[in-house]
Amino acid sequence: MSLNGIFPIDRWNFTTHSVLSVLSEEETARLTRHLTEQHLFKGDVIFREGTVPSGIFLVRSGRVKKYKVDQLGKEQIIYVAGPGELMGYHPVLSGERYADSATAMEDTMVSFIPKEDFMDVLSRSSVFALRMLKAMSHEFTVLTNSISVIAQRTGPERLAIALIVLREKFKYGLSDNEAIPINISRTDLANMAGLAAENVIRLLGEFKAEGILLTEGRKIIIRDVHLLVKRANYR
Amino acid sequence: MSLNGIFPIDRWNFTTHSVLSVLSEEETARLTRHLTEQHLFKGDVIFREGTVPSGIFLVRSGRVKKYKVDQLGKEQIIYVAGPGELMGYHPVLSGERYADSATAMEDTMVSFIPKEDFMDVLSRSSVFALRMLKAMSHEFTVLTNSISVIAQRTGPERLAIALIVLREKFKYGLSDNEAIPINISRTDLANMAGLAAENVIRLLGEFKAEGILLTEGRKIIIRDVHLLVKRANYR
DNA sequence: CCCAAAAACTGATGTATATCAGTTTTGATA
DNA sequence: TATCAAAACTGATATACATCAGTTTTTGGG
Repeated sequence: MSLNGIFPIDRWNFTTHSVLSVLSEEETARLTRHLTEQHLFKGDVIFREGTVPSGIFLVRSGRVKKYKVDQLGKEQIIYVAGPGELMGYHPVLSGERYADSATAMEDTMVSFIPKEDFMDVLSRSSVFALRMLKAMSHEFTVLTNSISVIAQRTGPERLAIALIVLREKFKYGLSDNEAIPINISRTDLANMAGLAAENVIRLLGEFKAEGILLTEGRKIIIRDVHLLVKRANYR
Repeated sequence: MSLNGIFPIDRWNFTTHSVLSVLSEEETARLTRHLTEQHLFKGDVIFREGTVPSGIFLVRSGRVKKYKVDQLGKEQIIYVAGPGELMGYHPVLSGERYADSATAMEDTMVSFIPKEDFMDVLSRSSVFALRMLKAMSHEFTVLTNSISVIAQRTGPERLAIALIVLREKFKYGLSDNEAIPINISRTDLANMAGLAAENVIRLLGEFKAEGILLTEGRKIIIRDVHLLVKRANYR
């Protein structure tokens, strides 16, 4: 069963995970010349919509939400980034301001690379530029899928899809047969699925009754991925 | 009043409009070596979701809708491309299949460039690659905005925003003080705003009564852009 | 210029999901 | 380990928008 192309799930070989692997030692040295590490606590803002970028971020550990805030202060989560993913390079490349904000969903480590070093290596290595184009094109597929999910799926389907995506994001570092605890607030889940938090809670109750998942306090553990995919109405 | 960043409107200097201008004469020759022209009639499909791309398209004249179809056959229009815009290069760059379909909304001329020539010039010219990265990054801003529009705005707001975007797309080739007739079916408009066609019709009636627009048969002409922007709830 | 088919339009009704107003549970902190 | 504020949860009600079942208008081919 291939979920790729249907659900906005990333595969290693397409994403920003592996973009840095095409660099030579010299190029890597150039890129990481002024690299700094940052430890972020849950809720810390990494960048904010409308501000000017000064560099790019590489997630080392933890999970980061990317979102836009509407007039009433409600967040729409656009993407969840995990370990190995590059963040915040779009506005550096286009010379625009951040189109969205990024906040740590849990304790998180990120590396910061000044935009000058990023652009320097990018203009020296056409292999790196092509690799970035590939990664961005794949991200496009993911975003395009997100649009059709938000516009065309029902509430329960969107929640099921959000849980499938989150399960992948929280898989990192766990052995294959280990349970994957999805550690997310009901509000964040609601802002990801485009639902009211109250309805997310009601639907999680239904999913639990159907044997799809179980909850341990705020943590969600998927018991039956097949049933969940069915709930997402995937054919 | 700057709509950019709020509404998914393209500006010439960011989009694929001008990407080809960075090429040298020799590079342009390489790119257009096997270029072919195609005349398309209203309703003709240019590429279809799930198929393998063999090249990229440059819109010469007309308007093209990019959309995804759900299980019930309903279209969600993701983007409308006009003259000067490059199309269908994402799956060429990522090595994936088309994530969406493209259909001519009116009589349209497109140029086709085989993927081999596109990739050849891309790997030879790092300036071109950087220019493509810039254009794609901007497209990202546009798509990100689309997501928040679809998820966070009300029906009337989404319709107003769709009309603002369409007005820009249909501006091409007209003098500044000329009226811009938006030639689009109510169904396409509904699929763009994520509404039922019946409600689009009702809302267009309201907008007409408010003096925002007038209709000539199927054509829509915006009378007061300021009122329309207000209806879109832009501060 | 006519004609049939498609698109535009209208009003009545249905429903998914938000909102509101609470109570209960959880987990961080002291 | 006791505390309490925040988060999770529950039920009642409201509403935006879709759906359905028509009628009228438009449009493009013959």
